[in-house]
Amino acid sequence: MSCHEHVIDQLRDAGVRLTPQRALVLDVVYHSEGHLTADEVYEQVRVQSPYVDLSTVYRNLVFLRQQGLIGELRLEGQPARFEAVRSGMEHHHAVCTACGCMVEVGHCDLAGLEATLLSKYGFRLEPIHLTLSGLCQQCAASA
Amino acid sequence: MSCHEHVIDQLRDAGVRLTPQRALVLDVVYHSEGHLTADEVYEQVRVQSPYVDLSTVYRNLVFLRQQGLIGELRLEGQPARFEAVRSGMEHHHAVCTACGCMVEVGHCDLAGLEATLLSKYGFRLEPIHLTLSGLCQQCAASA
DNA sequence: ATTGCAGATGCAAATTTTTGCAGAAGCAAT
DNA sequence: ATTGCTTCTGCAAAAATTTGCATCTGCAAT
Repeated sequence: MSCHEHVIDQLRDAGVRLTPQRALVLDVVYHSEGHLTADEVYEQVRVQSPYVDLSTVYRNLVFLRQQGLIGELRLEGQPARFEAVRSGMEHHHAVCTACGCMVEVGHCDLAGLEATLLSKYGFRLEPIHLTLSGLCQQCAASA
Repeated sequence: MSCHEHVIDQLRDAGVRLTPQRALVLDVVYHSEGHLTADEVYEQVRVQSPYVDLSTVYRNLVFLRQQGLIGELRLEGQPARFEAVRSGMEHHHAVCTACGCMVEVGHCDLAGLEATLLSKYGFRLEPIHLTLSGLCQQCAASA
């Protein structure tokens, strides 16, 4: 039916219900290259199924984020954005507070933190998307 | 005037205007032990100065967060909460996705990540508050 | 195929957060 | 003390996100 049966299987295995609305939201996010706002997802969903409600889209975005299937990106001064989390390519974003540019940071770069959290606090970090703040190379240089 | 002149000095040095409203918001957050929602800050502020607007509180919370003077905590299913960032005690929160409990994680625990970001991407991580997700020791054990 | 029920949806309304704009006020220079 | 420039504020309205509730539906068991 679509190009991500594995994801759907993952949901089934988790014992969650696969409704058409949920599948659509998943589809839209996974077929998009960029980072979509909730409203953009909503519009895309409605192209295919005009009676889906915006609140359903929001609920599913929250749900899929909790499942680790999509990442939520919070940039300064704009609504939240969502993107697919493709297995093996989990990543986070480092955003420059000066120029707003973004760097993708592999989840593997957090391996050290993951180990520290586990040994020091017994806490198992999950690969849920993070938005890190700081200065990019250029802005740091010119400061 | 208050117990955090150093913070106020920090603002002055940054060349920003110190309005009574801004000082009040800072005061309220710094005098509170817990994590306040924007609305709670607003109520506290209005005790001392009844004509301050909620939007001003929001604008100052955003501003102070950008300055790294307060931390913003986003917990599942509740409005954002804010807390003072006390120098030398910068920390983040690791939240259990199963039971909702929270662990404080020192910013120093991110030293490794900080180094990786710098060497690999030239990115200078700032000690802006993060909300990490995962499983606490107990929930991980019983899973 | 039918049934039972936990979980999902649509709708309407509430809550939370952000924004536009005109007037007010901090602060550096005079 | 006054001036000028720029930023900040209050107000009103919009936008973004969440919630309550009655109904509906996926899916596991029969």
